[in-house]
Amino acid sequence: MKELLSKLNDAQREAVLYCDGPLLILAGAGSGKTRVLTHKVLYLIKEHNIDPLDILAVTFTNKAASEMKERIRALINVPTWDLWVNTFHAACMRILREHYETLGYTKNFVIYDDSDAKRLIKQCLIDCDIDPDQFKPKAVKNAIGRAKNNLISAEKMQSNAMTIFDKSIASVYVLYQKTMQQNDAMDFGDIIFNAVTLLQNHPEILKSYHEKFKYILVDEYQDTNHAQYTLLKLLAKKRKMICVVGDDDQSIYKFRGANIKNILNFEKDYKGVTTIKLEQNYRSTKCILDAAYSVIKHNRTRKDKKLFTENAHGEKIKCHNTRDEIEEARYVLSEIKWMNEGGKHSFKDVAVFFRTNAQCRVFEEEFFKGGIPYITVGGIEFYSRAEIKDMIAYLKIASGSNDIVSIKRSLLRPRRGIGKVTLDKVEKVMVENSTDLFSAIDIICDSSQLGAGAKKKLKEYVTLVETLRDDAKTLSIGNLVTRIYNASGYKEMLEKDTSDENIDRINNVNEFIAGAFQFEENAPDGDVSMYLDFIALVSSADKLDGDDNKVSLITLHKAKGLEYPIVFMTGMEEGIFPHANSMHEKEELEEERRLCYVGITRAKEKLFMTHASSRRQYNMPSFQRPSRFIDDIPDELITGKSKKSVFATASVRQGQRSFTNKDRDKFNKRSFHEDPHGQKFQKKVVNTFFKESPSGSAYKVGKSYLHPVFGKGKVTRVEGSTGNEKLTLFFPKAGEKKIMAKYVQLVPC
DNA sequence: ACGCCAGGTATTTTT
DNA sequence: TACCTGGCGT
Repeated sequence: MKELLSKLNDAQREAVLYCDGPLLILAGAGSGKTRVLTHKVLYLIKEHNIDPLDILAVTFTNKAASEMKERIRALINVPTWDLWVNTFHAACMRILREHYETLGYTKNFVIYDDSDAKRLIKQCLIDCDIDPDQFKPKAVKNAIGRAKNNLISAEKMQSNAMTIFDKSIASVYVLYQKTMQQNDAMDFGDIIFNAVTLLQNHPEILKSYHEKFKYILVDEYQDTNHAQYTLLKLLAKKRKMICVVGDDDQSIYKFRGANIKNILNFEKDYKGVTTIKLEQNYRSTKCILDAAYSVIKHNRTRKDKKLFTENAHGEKIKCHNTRDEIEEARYVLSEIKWMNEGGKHSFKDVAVFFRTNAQCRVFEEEFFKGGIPYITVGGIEFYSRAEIKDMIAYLKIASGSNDIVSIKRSLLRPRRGIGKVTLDKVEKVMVENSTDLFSAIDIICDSSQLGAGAKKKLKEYVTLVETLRDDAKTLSIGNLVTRIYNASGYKEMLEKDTSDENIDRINNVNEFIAGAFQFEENAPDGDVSMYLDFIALVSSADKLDGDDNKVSLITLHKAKGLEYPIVFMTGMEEGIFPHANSMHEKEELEEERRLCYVGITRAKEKLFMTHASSRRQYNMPSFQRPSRFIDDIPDELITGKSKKSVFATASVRQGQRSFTNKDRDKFNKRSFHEDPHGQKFQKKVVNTFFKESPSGSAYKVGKSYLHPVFGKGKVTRVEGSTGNEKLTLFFPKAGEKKIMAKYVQLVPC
């Protein structure tokens, strides 16, 4: 322990050692905050004899949580699965799983993701006689989410509503909650809301957690919303053993309800707070740090502070203007290639940041063509693919849930001769008898409302569910998913048609199955509910795999907490960054500026900023001006700042695209989706593939290749476009096989 | 019952 | 450029 402490600077050490009351650590970017947190955990365990399981540590992202767990495990060997080191949502889920019955839920309650929630809200809008075209489901969902973040219940909202608008929203909110409760379901907002409600209304339960949690640590405190703030206040009320870490300059989640006042007022909220500032930056060059300060200093609502570093001044920031977004991507690509070929940096050292997910596309296209391996973080998520959502729906039902969204999904796919008409009838019976769907099926099958054919089909479905529920009691999770895939007819459905899209789907399901088996391994005592929670709460943006040598393409929001030697901040244009929707209100602009600060401070050695003069937006070219954030950086810290932007001549380059976006999509779906444990699926996708495109197919009839499973084989047929080849090979050992070249690493021999 | 196609529309950031 | 929806044809 002593040696460990000696490696910290004075402020860091003080932060680790102080354990006598509430502690606020103001930790600037790159000041070794995670290090302090993990050492503090270790210190509590070693020197204060606290059981590791009695420490609650909450973070915002799974990435941060798993990193912390990993670091704790490196210091002391404890099984990380049981540790209360979690995101807010996961920690609350754990509490709720221990007390579901108190809230009127059953042990089978499920989590709705955003799209489930949106779908249900749309239904509620219709049921409330509100036109979903006037009140957009998404907007209503946001309003409800906001209410939950502020701990406003549906009833409270209804009684507070003054305007017709508010009343409409409130009535939808009431119906939505009622339906959610009926379906035994919670959305993201409910998880926190219900945990707080539970602790507020049940002092004896709160007391049990007071006794349990000897110390509470909170990361990214500046991003807490009111509900999370209240949760912490409740849990810390008795012992006041709470340590929060944050940086007001890095608060970027106001849109999600984060309240920067939580950190600014921490000293008022808790008596006798000790505040420690970590101001030495160990990450970035002096130049980068100064540039970050030159941007952030324009904000009015912040505690003034300036980080310092002992690092070298480093190279100036390189600013570059291009004609359009395609040139921008090509510029980034050429810089990366140049650095890589010089042997100075590997691909994984590099990150490309952008403000919106939509900007990612062009980079993917150009990187794909240019043969630079990349990973995208975010964008279309693995778990939101239809086939995966279908499998999850089956899994929810098998686990015992009567969630109607899942039942409908599984009832309709694969096609089993039951359609909208039959389903409507069943649902009507369900409402009339106020019962669940399975009982409704029983009732309707005893009546004369349906033809014999439809009845038979429904009964078959019920039998399927019963079988799967029995299986769920005996099979392991991986085996259960496999059983579902086979027994539901889903596999048959997918294998019937061999279109490229379907091959993708088959692959995705196989990845999902592999993930389930892996979960089994990681969490030996986990059950199906835990696995479902895990899927719902662990977004794919977990962990960037360090040993994958790929460039990261990532939004600025997701980049928070990460660091890279080389960073490209792209789309530095007015309207993009700062975003057009956030340019006019002062508060929102300040948040954009903080986002910029976050972006700059991710860079360790070298920072690039690019902006295009013209950019296609909504399929229309629009002329762009460089971002005001570039102007904030003084000339001595940046080169290439253009006085005038280079406007594009309207030459069109569409014809040059050698592959369509559809190809790109397919490629991506297959290649770069992570499994639930942070590793990338499909490691098989190899660089040899990149090198071949786009100049003609590498696969020729008559050539021999080594297949990882089938051994040596000879190509008898090549179909499909370059990079998308469908090969027919003859293997002496395995016979003739059709193979999508990109799935498998084929070694010429 | 169910698949397909055309046409309209939406695009910030996420647990 | 995407997705979604609603209408139509099988």
